Amino acid sequence: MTAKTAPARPDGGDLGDACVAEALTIIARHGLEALSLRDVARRLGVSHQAPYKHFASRDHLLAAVMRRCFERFATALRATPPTGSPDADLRALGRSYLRFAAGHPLEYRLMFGTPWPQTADAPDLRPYAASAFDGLCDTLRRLDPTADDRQVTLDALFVWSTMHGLASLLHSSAMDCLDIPQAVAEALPDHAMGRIDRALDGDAPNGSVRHGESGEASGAGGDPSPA
Amino acid sequence: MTAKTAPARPDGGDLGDACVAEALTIIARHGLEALSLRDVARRLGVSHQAPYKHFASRDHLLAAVMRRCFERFATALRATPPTGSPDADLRALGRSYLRFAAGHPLEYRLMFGTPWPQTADAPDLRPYAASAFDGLCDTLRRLDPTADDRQVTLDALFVWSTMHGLASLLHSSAMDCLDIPQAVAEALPDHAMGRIDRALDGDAPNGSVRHGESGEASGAGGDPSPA
DNA sequence: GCGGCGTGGTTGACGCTGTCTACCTACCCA
DNA sequence: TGGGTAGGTAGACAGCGTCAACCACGCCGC
Repeated sequence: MTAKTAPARPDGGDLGDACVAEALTIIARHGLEALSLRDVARRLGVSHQAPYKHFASRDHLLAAVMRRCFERFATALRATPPTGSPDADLRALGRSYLRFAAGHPLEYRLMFGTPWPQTADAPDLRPYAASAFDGLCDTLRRLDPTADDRQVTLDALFVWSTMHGLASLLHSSAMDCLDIPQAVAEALPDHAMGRIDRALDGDAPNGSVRHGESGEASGAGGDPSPA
Repeated sequence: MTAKTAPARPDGGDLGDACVAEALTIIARHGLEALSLRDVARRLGVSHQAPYKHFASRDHLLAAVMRRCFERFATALRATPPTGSPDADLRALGRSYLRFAAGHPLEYRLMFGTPWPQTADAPDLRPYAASAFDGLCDTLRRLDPTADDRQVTLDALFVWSTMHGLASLLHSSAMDCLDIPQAVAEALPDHAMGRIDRALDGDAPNGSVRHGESGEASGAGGDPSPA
């Protein structure tokens, strides 16, 4: 009965897990700045030092929270299975991405907007980030099977940049003071995805030959996938 | 002798200004989290309460720091005067934007990555944000004089999103754990700006009719093609 | 049976923080 | 001459993360 991992709290749960859940709730509701270990302990009805039996420091708790955020994020991105059309898939991926960011703005900021604590050791979090990125690369590869790895990586980063920019700008303070009409803000995601579509369209538009941007680097295979 | 505004500190400066400068130094070097009013006071050799004569709270100091950051940012963006070619101007603007973000990552994060304190009252900061955004809109208008306001705004937000995404992703922790070859990362800004160029290219590429992105908004012109 | 020990909890302390309050001092102006 | 105010000081308070010591229980080898 999970003797080792569930060390018999009166409420039947593991205090470590409870801390992560409580911290996630606080962050999602009031932001990272409002997170305090003592508050977590207080809410869980334990002493202010109890969480330290499960997390060496505040940052270690934060790392665990981030892991859970990434899990949820990965799940959200995987929610839309690939169809036949890579074009439609790319749009669906973008929509899932933005929907998550809009629905969980503070968690999104935690994952991509704040510097990770030292203790959020990358090897632990990498699979999540890599899996999401690989999914994007795969879609792009289906969109243009002739593209090489470097090209795909660059385009994936371009698409990701735009999505990330949308996700963070749309909820940023800087945006608020710009008086963008709400109708325009709401139309922005679709507009941007349309622009991305056009930017990625393999065939150079007639009359304007693309100066092969990045034609210089011949060798560097930019495959980010982890084995 | 500026009797009113420079209230005669022994070192000849205004403690308020000195606080802002010192806070900016701390933030630029160690990040927002490392900023403490007491530390600022200590470094300036005054009591821990002296800054409170000039800033009602830590957030008020932060607001003043942000104002200075925005001034510098606006200056950096204005550094490249418009040439004859809107295409070249757009690239120059993008390069200035990314250069500032790369050179001042923590200040950039302060402006666009963290929620503004309540006290950073938008009316104060708006001119800076608005001026930068208007500059982008003007360039886009020159790029396609036939576009209407809505179209220009949407495209400006699209371009800004991509720039902001690049600026923040390139220095994010998530990026670090993705093992992108450095050569690819360095090529990314130019690649992305090339993609933006293509996305904004007025003429729809032959053979692939754009499905009017944002077709739901019937009245407003979601069609990027010239009238 | 029993001592040692690791696990998970407790309390207390330390120094740090932002902020409130009170006090002091110089200067300006009536 | 005297009051008001701007600007700087010191002391206190609660909250924070963290270190240290202590305690209770369950498991293991003897």
